[in-house]
Amino acid sequence: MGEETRSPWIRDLQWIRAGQQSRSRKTQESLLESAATLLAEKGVEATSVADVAAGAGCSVGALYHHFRDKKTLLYAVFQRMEEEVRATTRAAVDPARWEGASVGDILRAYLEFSQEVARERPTFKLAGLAIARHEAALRDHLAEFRIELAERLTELLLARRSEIGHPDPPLAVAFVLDQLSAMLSARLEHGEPTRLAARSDSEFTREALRSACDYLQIEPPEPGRGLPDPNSPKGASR
Amino acid sequence: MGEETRSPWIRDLQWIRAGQQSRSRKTQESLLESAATLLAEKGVEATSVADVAAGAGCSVGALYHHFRDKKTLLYAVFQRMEEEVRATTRAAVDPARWEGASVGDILRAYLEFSQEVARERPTFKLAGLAIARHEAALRDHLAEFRIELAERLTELLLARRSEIGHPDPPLAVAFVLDQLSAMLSARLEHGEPTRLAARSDSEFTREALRSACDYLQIEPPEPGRGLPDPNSPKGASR
DNA sequence: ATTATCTATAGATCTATAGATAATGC
DNA sequence: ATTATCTATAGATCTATAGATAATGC
Repeated sequence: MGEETRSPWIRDLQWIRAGQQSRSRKTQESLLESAATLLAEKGVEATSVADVAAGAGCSVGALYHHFRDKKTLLYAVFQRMEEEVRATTRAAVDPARWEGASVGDILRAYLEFSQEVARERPTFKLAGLAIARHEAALRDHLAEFRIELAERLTELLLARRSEIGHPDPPLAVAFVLDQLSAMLSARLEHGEPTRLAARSDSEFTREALRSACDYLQIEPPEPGRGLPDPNSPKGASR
Repeated sequence: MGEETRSPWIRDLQWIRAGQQSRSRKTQESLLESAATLLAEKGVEATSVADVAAGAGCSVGALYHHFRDKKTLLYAVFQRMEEEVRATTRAAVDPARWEGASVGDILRAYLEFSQEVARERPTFKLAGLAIARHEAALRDHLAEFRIELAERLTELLLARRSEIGHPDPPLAVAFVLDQLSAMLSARLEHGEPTRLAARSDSEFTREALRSACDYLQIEPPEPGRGLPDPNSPKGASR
């Protein structure tokens, strides 16, 4: 395992015993799945280690053989969620991918990509959010990640500021990103009683895009252009 | 006691002993304040009845003299928050108040009013939200309240649909209300890392309003109208 | 021989109650 | 005499560990 790539926020907690038998790996996997399911459903405090073990079909003792304590288990679940999200997201904001794309193209992709990721593995995503709500260090870590993502997006958009008719492009871009992220959170994470909850994703995307374009005063993107697949990067040469 | 105005969702839990001595009332008040503070700070599960009693300067026994159990205490705190919010909000969406107001006037007032309420008594509001997150019945109750509020606002706005240039006014109004409520939640409740967090309330209001007006295709409101409002941003741009 | 798992339980909370004691108001 | 409060503790969790037992791979 590449131990040097370990994030600093997890340094002290990494005592996930790497099993040497094949059943060990299976048990560990079951524990993570069970934990993610229960955490997404009931939150951190309502999920006991006994529940997790039962859900994984093993004993509490086995759980503690793999994870030093409950906190370490939480961090492991969070880390898995993070790895899944981070890899795809990092690739998605690579400037090279967006050569020739307009502001509208980028916003549309942001909307579609966010919805796709959230619907893909809802359990781990929701579990990660539940854990972040409970663990201050992870909450901060997640906030940093989101800030970084917003900065990359801001750069992409401000590189196209000539398209923007709004008198104060930096402010307008900041506002639009806050706006879209707030709506996506409400729709995908909090499950708040939104009036649009019953509407389809594509209708939601269309109106959100329309709103953003009107506000920024840009041309709406061509309807044909969709989300580029983040798993097949454009510059696949070398 | 012939109190039949009691909400059904609290029916079974209402055993808040009405004190007959003056010190009783003081203790009860201290307990509610202490509970609200701790709940807003740490959430439901991390707040023990012992903490609440200590914060109120009395014993656990005294707490249980006033409230049948922890759940009843939570409901009482929630109910207090709700009463504070509901009274003012109900008055605010009274159609009579808005005769002669434009769509923009109403949206501006909604934004300013929401921010004012949230800043007014942040402790009880946050405590109420923390409790709602934990108690399913209260979560549903709060959702209903928000839906009702959104319906009233929708009626107010659709009564002025002739002002709206967007081709589908019902959809557009639903979208705008979701959009504003999502942004307000992110800004006032979740404390998420928004790029606009550092910006003033008036700047936030101005841009949110601008965005909504552009999208709905309505005239922006004149800067003085709507809510009896102390800090109206006077045409701030260049 | 080592690794993984299980059972049983200690120790730390936390909620809620019982019984004793203090303050209040008729 | 009644109401309010306090102290002490029972009973219900939950986390984490110790020691016994089962499975694996050299």
